[in-house]
Amino acid sequence: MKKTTIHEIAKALNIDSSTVSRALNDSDRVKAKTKKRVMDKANELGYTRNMLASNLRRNRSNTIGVVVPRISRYFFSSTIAGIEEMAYQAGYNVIICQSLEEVDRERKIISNLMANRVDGILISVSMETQDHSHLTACVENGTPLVFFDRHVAGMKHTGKVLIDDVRGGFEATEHLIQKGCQKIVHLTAPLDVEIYKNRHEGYRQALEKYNLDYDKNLVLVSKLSKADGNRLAAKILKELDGVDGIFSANDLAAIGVMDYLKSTGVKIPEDIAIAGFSNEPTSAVIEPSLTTVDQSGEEIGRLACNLLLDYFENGNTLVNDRTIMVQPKLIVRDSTKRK
Amino acid sequence: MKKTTIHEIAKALNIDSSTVSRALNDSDRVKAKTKKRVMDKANELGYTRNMLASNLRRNRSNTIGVVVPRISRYFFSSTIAGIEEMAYQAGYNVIICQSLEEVDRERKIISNLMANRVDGILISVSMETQDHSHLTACVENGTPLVFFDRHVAGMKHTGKVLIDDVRGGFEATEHLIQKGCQKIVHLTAPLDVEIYKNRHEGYRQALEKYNLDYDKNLVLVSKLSKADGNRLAAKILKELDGVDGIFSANDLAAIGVMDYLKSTGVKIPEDIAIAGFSNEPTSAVIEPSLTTVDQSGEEIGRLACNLLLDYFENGNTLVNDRTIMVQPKLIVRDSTKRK
DNA sequence: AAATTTAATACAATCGATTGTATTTAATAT
DNA sequence: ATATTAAATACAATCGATTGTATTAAATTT
Repeated sequence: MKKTTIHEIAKALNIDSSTVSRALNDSDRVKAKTKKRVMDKANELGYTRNMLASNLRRNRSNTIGVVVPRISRYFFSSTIAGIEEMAYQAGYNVIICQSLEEVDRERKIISNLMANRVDGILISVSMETQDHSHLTACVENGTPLVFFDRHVAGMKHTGKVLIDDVRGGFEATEHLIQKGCQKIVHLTAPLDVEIYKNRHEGYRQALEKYNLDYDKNLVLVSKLSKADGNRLAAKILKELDGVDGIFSANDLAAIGVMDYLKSTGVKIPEDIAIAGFSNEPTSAVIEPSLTTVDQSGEEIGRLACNLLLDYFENGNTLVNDRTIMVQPKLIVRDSTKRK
Repeated sequence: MKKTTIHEIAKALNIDSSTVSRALNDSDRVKAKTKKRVMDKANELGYTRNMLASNLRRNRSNTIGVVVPRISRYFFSSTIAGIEEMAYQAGYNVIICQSLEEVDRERKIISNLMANRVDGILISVSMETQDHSHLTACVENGTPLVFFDRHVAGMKHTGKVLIDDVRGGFEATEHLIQKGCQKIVHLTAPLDVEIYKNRHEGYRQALEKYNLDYDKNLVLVSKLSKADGNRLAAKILKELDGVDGIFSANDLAAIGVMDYLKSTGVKIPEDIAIAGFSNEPTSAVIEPSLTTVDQSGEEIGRLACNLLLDYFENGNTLVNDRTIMVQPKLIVRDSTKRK
């Protein structure tokens, strides 16, 4: 299907295509009357600007690339919603990609986004990501990069929108302690992922503040899936004695734990109190409802996107490694409600 | 930041850029040795193909546009995940847009996607969408269109991936009847939206089959938000007498209803049994867990994307108005578990 | 009315890759 | 060794819009 071009409009009006282009872009080098003639003819012929051509010429794509581990995870889908919202307002398109937690895929995605000359990339890195060469290559190539949530520590010339995970971990743990817990298990993912490292650090600091021993046997590492939660709950009951609190680095695993504990008759929160992290929609609804740390995905998405848009306009913020720290909020619910 | 082009590779090797282009595309018009030299030089110079230029020349964008009402709704985010998965495998990018249920926005989005010359569009239309001119324009313009879930009935030359909503509505209602419900309220959204019309039709057919009267006072129309569920539950208790079953056209409203009923001491399912539609993750977790109709988002996304990809390859399926009907599955849970 | 300034438009190159045709080089047949 | 065919590469136009410079037309000044 052949689409109308500015050249056809030009020919129809017997003027030059450069004038048509300027008319359509509302340049003041074209007089009002001509603009109107061009607009009318454009409508008549059903013209829509070919952005591929426009972008090529202007050497920008008007597009932002977004990379998340998994689109369907609530936190990420709400982040995306926030990003899209901001980008839309600013006239940008958003290409969404999911790494599915695989670095190889992440690598390919980045190179694809670069080939498509996206104006910038927003990324929450995969759990597997240890080698960051694809990301540094990106920056060296001049594509601005903004991390949100899962980031790479110490990477220069990038923006970051992070949740204060240390604080979140601290507050959740402190809350458990204040509710009387003395032996608190921490469920986490590999500690070389920044966010988990930090939540763990918050956990440690809280124990320290209240003079509780840090016992590394109480720190259980997994992928934090619901099944992991199930499995680890069984392990806790069988192998660890006297555990009275669990702080899980995400809600999913916490819910897995709760399911298992409920099925075995353990009382929550009386026997074991539980706190999660993320505030998944499910957590408000499960019984007992789950105490958790809220991190507003939409807000983080908006902030990350704004950081990038700001860079497009002013151009000097990212090179200063701007980091925006979002304060998480402890949501106290029934899973820790002891008097 | 200046990026390497094929011309620079060509100059460095003292050959023509057309040969470089062919070498990079593995054309058999270039001999193996030359290909190797080109590849090596490309790596050396850090070349990445400019897809903007390539796409312009080849008059395609390698991109699929996706329009959903709201990204963060679980059903849609899982659809997107399915779409992205398929598109990625086939080497396509996915531009995601959310209409936020506003037609105006939907209209702008479509025109933007066309300007970006996406190769095809996958859309689940907004609730507001009554005037379809922007969609027909799209088709007339030669951009293939595939609807999923929320579609426009009778639109020619488009593909459709639909859930058999009539059947889903029927099964949910029949199940309530078999559980002894005699006076069943149906919560729905405006009936000019196809999916709601069809779920309602299933409801009606089930009543008919079991010789129950269809009473239009029992059909409550709203936007099906959680708040709507709350409000309508109050209304049901106050204004309608003897209601013993509720079939809600989505889970969200059903959950709103449950919250309200639980707070007023109404027993679920003993006093009122409840069935929803969509199988949101929350529904498995709420207490009592919610009986609902499952529609696998990922599956629908994959099917819709495949329909489009198939059209790209074979080119003659959409004009036959291919419709793929996905069978929903009733998930029986505690909210209807009477003996 | 001629000279100068300004407004409006036309010309032509360009963005980076692709592709049909032409040319050169190498391989095979006579 | 020459003619014929095939392989490899070069040339040049093109995709559709943008933009710096040149030109023409109109407006203003002297």
